[in-house]
Amino acid sequence: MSTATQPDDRTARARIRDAALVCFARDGFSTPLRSIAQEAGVSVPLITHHYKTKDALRQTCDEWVLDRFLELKLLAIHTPDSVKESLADTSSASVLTVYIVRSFLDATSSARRFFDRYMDQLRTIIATARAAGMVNPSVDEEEQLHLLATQSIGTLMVEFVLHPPEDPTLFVDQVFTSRNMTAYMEIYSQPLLAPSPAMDTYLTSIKEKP
Amino acid sequence: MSTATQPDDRTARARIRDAALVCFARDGFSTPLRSIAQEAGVSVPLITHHYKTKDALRQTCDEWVLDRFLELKLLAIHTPDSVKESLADTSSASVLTVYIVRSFLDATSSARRFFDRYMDQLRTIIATARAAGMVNPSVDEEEQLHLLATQSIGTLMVEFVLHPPEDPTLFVDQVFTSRNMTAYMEIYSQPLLAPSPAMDTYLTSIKEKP
DNA sequence: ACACATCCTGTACATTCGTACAGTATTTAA
DNA sequence: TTAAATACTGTACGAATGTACAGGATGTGT
Repeated sequence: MSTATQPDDRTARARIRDAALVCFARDGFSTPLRSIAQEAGVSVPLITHHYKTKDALRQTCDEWVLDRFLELKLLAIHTPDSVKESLADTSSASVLTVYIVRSFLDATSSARRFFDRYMDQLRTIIATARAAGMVNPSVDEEEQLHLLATQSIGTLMVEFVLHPPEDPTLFVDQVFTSRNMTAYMEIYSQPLLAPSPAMDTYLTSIKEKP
Repeated sequence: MSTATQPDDRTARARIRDAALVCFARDGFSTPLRSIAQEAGVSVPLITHHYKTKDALRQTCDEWVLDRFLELKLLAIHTPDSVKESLADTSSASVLTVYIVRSFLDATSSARRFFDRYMDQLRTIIATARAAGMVNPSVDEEEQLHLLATQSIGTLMVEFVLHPPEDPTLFVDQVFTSRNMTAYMEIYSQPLLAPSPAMDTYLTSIKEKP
C-alpha cells in the first residue's frame, strides 16, 4: 500500500528493461523502440543511451529472463506433483513464459539457450522422479528427455499461436486448464499405441542395438 | 530430360507464386518483395500487377499449400505404418512442411486453418487405426486428438528453430531420423509415468465425470 | 562557485520496404 | 492492319524504423 502512491521506484534503466520485456512478450521482437519508450515513459534516445542498440537491449532482456528461469517450474508439467505447484504463482512467471515462447517464435539463437537451460532443469526433475519410481526407465533416457522438452516447448508454442492471450499475464492459466491436463495425464500414463507384433519386434530390436 | 533444357514452361504468374513459396519457406514472411522478384526473375511491379498486394500474394500461397495438404501424410507419424510412408516422398512435401511451420512461427490466422485441416486428417487416421485395434481408446478422444495434433506441430516447430535447415527441401529427412523415431515409438507405446495411487485416483475420477 | 559527468530530450538522417504511376513491349481481337 | 488489352519495367514516393548528433537539465565532487 505504501508503494502504491509512489510514482516509480525503479531507475529509468530498469523501467526501460521492464517495458521492453512487456512489449517483447506482448507484441513480439519487432516492436518499435518508440513503443517501448512510450511504455517506459521515456524518450527513444534515452534507450539508446543506456543500451546502445536495440539488439543489445534484447540481449539484456534475454539474460534477465534466463536469470529468472528457475521460477518457471510450471514448464515441467510431466509429473503430477509439479502440476499442483504450477497452480500457485502464475502471473509473474507467465510473462517470462510468453517471452520465451516469443524467443522460439523468433527462431534466433537465444531460443537454443533457453532450450538447453530447460533440458537441464527437466533432467534433474525426471531423475528424481525416476529414483522415486514415479517415472519408468527408457531405452535412451537422454533422447527421451530431448523429446519431452521438445514436446513441452512445442505445445506452448502451438497453444500460443492458436489462442494468443490479450494479456501475457494470463497465458499459463489459459494453457493448463483441467481439460488439457486430463489429456496430458492420460497420454503419459497409458500407452497410446496398442501392442502389436510389428511394434514389439521394433521395440526389442532397438533395445539390443546400442 | 526433355524439360531440362527448356528455359521455363511456367507462366510468370506461376513462377512468382513458386518463388514466393520458396522465399517464404526459406526466409520467412518478412522476405522483401525484391527478393521474391529476383528469385522469380521478374521485376517487383510485375508482382503487384498479378497479385495486388503482398498479403494477397501470401494468401494465394496459403491456398496453394492448403490444396496440396493431402501430400503431407508424413505429419501423421503416430502410427508405425505411416512412418514407412513418410520415407517415400520427401523433398516436395518438405517445402510444404517448412511453409506451414513458418505460418505457425508467424502466428497469424492462417496457422489456425492449417491446424484445423491437420486435425481433420489426423482424426480419420486415428479412427481407422483405432478400428483396427492399433490405438487404444481414450477418455476424451477429441481432446486427445487436439493434444496429439498440438504435439506434432509443436515438435516440428521446435525442431525447426533448434536446427534450421539451410535447404527447406531437407527438413523432414533431418527431423525423422531413426534416433528421433525411437523416442517417438517408445513414448507412445509404453507409459512414461509409473502407476501410483494418486495417479490412479485421478484417472478414475476423470473417467466418471463427463 | 565551478567544472564535469550523467541523465534526458528534440531533431534529423539513412535505410528499408510496400506501393503507385507513367510508359513500353507484346500479344490478342476484329 | 489496327485498336485494345495484357504483360512487363524503371522511377519515385511515402511511411516506418533504428540510430547519430547537438544541446539542455540535473546532480556531484572539488
